[in-house]
This record gives sequence, C-alpha cells and structure tokens, in this order.
Amino acid sequence: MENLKDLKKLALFKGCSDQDIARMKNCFKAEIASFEKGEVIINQSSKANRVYLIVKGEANVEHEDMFGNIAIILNLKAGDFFGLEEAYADKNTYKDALVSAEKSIVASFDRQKIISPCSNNCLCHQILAKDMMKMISARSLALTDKIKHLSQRGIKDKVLSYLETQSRIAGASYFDIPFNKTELANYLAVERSALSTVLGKLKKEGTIDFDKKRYHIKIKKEED
Amino acid sequence: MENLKDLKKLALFKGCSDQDIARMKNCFKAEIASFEKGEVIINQSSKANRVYLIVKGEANVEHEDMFGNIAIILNLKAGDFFGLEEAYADKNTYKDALVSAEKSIVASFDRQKIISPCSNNCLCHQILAKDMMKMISARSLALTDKIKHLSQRGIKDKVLSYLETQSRIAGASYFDIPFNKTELANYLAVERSALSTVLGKLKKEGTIDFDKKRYHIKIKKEED
DNA sequence: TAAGTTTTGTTGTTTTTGCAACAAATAGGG
DNA sequence: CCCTATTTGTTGCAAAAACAACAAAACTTA
Repeated sequence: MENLKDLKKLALFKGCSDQDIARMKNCFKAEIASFEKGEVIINQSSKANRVYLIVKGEANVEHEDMFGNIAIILNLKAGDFFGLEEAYADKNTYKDALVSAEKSIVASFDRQKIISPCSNNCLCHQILAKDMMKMISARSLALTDKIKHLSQRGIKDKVLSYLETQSRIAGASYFDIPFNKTELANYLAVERSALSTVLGKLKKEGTIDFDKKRYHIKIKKEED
Repeated sequence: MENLKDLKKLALFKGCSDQDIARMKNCFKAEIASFEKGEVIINQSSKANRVYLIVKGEANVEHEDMFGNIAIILNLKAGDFFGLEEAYADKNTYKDALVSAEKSIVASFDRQKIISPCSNNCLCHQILAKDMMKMISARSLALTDKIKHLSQRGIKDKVLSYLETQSRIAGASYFDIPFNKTELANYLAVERSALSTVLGKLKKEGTIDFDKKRYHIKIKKEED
C-alpha cells in the first residue's frame, strides 16, 4: 500500500515509524480511498460513525440549507480531520457534507477507537490524541475567524476582513488564498457578481490588487 | 468559600467530592471573581495565560472590529469555558473579549495546569479532561451552526435559520432564546431596526409568533 | 488550435438593508 | 406609583446587495 508514504508526510505522524503507522491503521480500522474534484466524500446528515483524515489534496465542509443554497463552511487540507467533533461531542449524525475540492486521498477511522485510549499503548497514540485536541481547538478558532468576517456589514468589509486575516496568517501583504472568486463568494456568503463588483471597485480604488488566487493589500486600514 | 457549592452544581464536577474540588482548585491555581452585567471579564487581545469557567450567570464572547462594531460571537452559560482553545492550540492572546451578560461568577485556572496531565492523579481530573474535549467539540459545532445562520442571504432567512435551530434544540415549537432583540440583532450581525421590521413581518404573515424572549414557530418551511 | 466548459466581469432592475430619528412600550429603582 | 433608562417598533430615505442575463476571458482537452 503505497499510500503509507502519503500518511508519513503528515505532521500528525511525524514521530511514527512504519510499524507504528501500520499498527495504528489496524488498530483504528483504517480505510483509505481517493476522490475526484467535486466528489462527495461523506453526505450531509449521514451517520457519524467514522472520522475522516485528509491525507492528500483538499476538501470542503459544505452545508446545504433548506432552500438548496450551498455554503462552504471550511476548507480542509492534508492533515485536517472531519468528524472529530461529532465523535467527541457524542453526536451521531454529521450536519455538513465533506466534498473533495480537488483530487484527494482520504483516510477514515473507527470513531470509537479514535476517542478512547489505546489498549496496546503505542508510543504515538498519546501524541496523536494531543494533536487532535490541538486541531479541534485550532479549527474552533478558525471558525471564530470566519464568524468575524461574516459579521461584517457589507461585502466590502467582509472581503477586507477576510483578506486582512489571510495576510496576517501569511505574514505578508502578498498572499494566495485557497478559493477562486466563486468559492470566495460562497465562503463569504454573498452574491458572486456582487463580490466581483466590489473587488473591482477595491482594485480601482487602489486598496487591493489581485490576480487569480493571488492578492495584495496595498493600503491597510488603520485601527481606531 | 461558599462559591464551592456553585462549582459543585456544575455538571462538570458531578462526580467530584468536596476534597476533589478543593484539591483541583489548588492544583489549577484557581481564582474566583464575580461580575456585574456588562462588566468586562477579559479584554480582547490580552495575554491568554488563564482559562475561564463560567460558574454562575452568563457571559458573551464579543469581538470588536476595526471600526468599533461589536459582534456577539457566542453566549456562554454556567459550565462553559473561555480560552480553552487558545490553551490547547498554543495561541498566546485572546482574539475576543469576555463580557458578563448578567451578574455572574467566573473561575479562572492556570492555562498550563489545565492542559497538562495531573501530577497527583486525582480521580476526576481525567474525567475533566474528557469533558473539556467534549465541550470544545460542542462549541465547535455551535460555531458551525452560527456560521450556517450567518451564511443565509437576507435577515429573514438568517432569523428563521436561527429560530429553527433553537426550536430543534428545545425539541419544541415554543422555546426561549437567550437574547433580547438588540442582542439577537448583534448575534445575527444585522441592523436592529431592520430585524425588528422583519420579525414584525413574519409575525403578521403568521410564520412565527413571539413575546419577549419566547418564540413560536407556527409554520415550518418544508425541506426540498 | 479549435471547440466546449468554466470562471470572471459587467450592467440594469428589483428588493432588501442600513441608517437616522423618533415614538411607544417596558423594566427597574426609589 | 412616578420617574428614568432601556428596549422595541415605526418610518422615510439612501445605499447596497440580490438577481438575472449576458459578454468576455481563461482554462481543458480532444
């Protein structure tokens, strides 16, 4: 199984030997599958009995509301989990779907095995537990960030809030974002065409510049 | 310290004896303080070296953006934590403020002590660790819910999304929400007066009814 | 490179929201 | 019970966003 080397690339398993990983795969009843862009990895409202790990590629957590509108809740990259929260919080269905955003490899594990302490106490299972805690916390903070963007009045403030955060994360005024314009509109929960108009205005004003997925904040609004 | 009996009321300490709690208070370098409505418990951007537990009353996690607008990110009740995510994710400043929403009692603990395993392994410290995991996960799911509401286009859809979720949580078509109209407008990140108008329209239409903080969903929109 | 598909930009119309100012209702305190 | 502060509802106006429909550009791939 050559997927093993993809697993080993993840920071999550940095201290683990091949044997460790093989044992954990067995211990967690791991399964690995690959998906094409746009393929649904797990459906909204389905039974939450496994935990998913993005091994390679990207996937989006998406929510479809009662009118059929789809919102991208979160963009997951290699090393990110889906379904961990449901496992720990004892929820038995997923409220959102997981959709492959590009060609991806996804591992899944038995939910119960993941959250309970390991019987044959392998060295890195403890580390894994701590890492998962860290990841859930980080995700929670990321969600808070997204709420901050969505709480802005108006598209202009929303997009600037988002871009400033991305800029801060990148530590530079030039940075790439993981969304194209359509996806960004979904992420910010605004009309794509309206977003396009606002972006064009900001570019003309000289506040920002962008090309494809690369952005540049030229004028940073000063804090009060 | 009569606050001890408030602590004991929390589900968090359900299995713990007085001695257990006393020992943990010592072990975690606990401090307890009370706050009036509107009082700031912890300021946005301050050093994240403690973890806060709402012992009694309610507090809101609030974020002030660069223009001075304040958004209520989350409403915390007795038993809820603030700052746990920062502790686990190794962030050293809080991105949001914690503000007492009514008369409240808040305990705080040493961040490092909370996230590392207990030296004198008290029975319930392990349980506590698992409970915290559960709470962080539950919060993450709550944030996802909020994102779902904020992602709705228009105030009408936002408020209906929120009310339906509250109804589902309550398991009834009649339910109380923890916000007054002004707070609800903040939570949903919309103009208070516009929200008022929309609520009035929904009431007149016969879709919902409400009085004070009690709401009733009369007509449930069918799924597609 | 030509054809088809996807993404992005543009524009005009309609609807909704934000905003501001004010009035009515409610809650809280002496 | 009255006074005051807070909350809630209302209205008109201006601004912004949703929506729809289309055009241009960019990316695929045969």
